[in-house]
Amino acid sequence: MSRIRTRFAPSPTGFLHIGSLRTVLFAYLIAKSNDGDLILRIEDTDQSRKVKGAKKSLTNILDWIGIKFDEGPGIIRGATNAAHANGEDVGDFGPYVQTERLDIYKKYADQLINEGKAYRCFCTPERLAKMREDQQAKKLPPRYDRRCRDLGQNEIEKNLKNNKPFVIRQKMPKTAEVIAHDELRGDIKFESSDLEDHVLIKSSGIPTYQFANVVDDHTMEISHVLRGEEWIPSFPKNILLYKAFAWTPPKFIHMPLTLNKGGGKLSKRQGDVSVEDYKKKGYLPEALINFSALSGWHPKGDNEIFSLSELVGEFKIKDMGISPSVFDIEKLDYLNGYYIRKMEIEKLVGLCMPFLEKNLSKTTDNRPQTTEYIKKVVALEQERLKRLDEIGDLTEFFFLDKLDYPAELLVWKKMEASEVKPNLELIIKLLEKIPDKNWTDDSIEEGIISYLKAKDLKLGNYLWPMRVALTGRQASPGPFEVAEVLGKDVSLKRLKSASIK
RNA sequence: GGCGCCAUCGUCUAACGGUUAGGACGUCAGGUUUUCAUCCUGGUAAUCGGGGUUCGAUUCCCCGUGGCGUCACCA
Repeated sequence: MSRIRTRFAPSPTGFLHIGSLRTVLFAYLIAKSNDGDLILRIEDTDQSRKVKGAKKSLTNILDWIGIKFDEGPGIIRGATNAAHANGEDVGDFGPYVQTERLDIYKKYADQLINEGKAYRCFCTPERLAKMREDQQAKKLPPRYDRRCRDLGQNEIEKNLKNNKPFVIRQKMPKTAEVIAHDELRGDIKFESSDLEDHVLIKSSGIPTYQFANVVDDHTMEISHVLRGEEWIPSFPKNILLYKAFAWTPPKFIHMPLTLNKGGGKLSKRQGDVSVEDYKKKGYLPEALINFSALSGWHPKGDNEIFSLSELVGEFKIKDMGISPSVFDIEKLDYLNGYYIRKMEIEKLVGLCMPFLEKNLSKTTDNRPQTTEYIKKVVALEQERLKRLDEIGDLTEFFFLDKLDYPAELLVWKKMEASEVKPNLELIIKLLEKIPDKNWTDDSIEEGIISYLKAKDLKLGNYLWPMRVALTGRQASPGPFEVAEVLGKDVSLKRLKSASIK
């Protein structure tokens, strides 16, 4: 069996679409589960969509995700991906940027012209536009009328001499059944009469996606082409091109689309579609990868938690699905929370720091600025975090000089408002008895609970007001652990100011 | 509209043609000596419709319906 080589071929639009993430992931998994290679190729044939710095931001985000390429362009200077760190192409099949391969496309296009399988078309865009309009008015499918398909040699020479701009179009068979084979979906049949003599090379000399893609995949010896199902309509054109060149096509896998909640295509305007957006919100690469894998692939057993390397071991093409799936943000949140809970506290603190900045400016006290304090704070909220960006609001009360909350919040369930004051005073008394050096979660709990139990008092009547006085919140970590982190002085201060109200 | 892809709980999905149609997320209920969260237990909920083929269809075939994609010198 020849070597498995897959590729990821994005256009440099400046961000990585969440749907594309799944495509790279699967390309990576197919390659790596077969000891093969993953190639990065930049498809920048659309000049109008080109975004400056796009290639770099693309590689950066892929690095962050943890997907490494075996081959690709060297524009990635500065990226942490070691293979590209020196800024040179990696691999023997370069260049890996399409606009740097123009002479290659020209050579192959000329070959098709010489063999009578493609032709120059001198029709102006205006004529084409008008033709389409007329066809649509007559309710006919808009299709190039092949006016230049059989131009005489003389006329061609004349046009060329006059420097008339032209595109190169492929000659489609007039009538033939085209069978395109998808690894997951089986044979898909098309009628060549439904196909247009599509453009291979634009008048600018730049190839279309359809042409560049086929030439590149073949010359780069790609074994498996992974792409979205939106490409199925042009699948027969690709196959016909491989036929025209007498090349063996690679294996094709069309991935099902990812839809939004409403069932439509995931698009930029209706929310977050770029991986960068998810990163900003505090989603972890582990969660994004696990989630993406689960959409379109299913493991053998019941376990659904997989790291990237576990996926490599587990992945099989035949376990991929073909029906479109709705992007379920709640499951992503669950997975993200899961990975946050499993994370080492030191690492979590590091990731949370950017989201904590605004809290640090809310205190005049220096103590809460220490890494030791921040670590304790984050640890208390770890099990509550679904996204990193929630850490700011969740922990705000740890940094405030003065809490601001409605006094009624101190009253628990059906306890009388008048009980709050004496109950808090009792708590204060108990806390004051605890020596500074014993100010820990456990001994605070011991000191309070044992007393309350001995007197047969209702825990909630004391612990709720205590917790609210310390946090000012309806929901928070427990009162003892909060008290420990806050420290004796701050805790007592908060309890006293609450009891005064 | 032409062409094409797809169709199992609300969502992601599993099920050699034979299962009480399984799991996960969500949701609901209970428990985990105070809230929230975590964790545990339990419940809820699905094979689009109609024809075939078969002793037997979620599964195979056809038709319908629905959803989606695509019809450029964009990818």
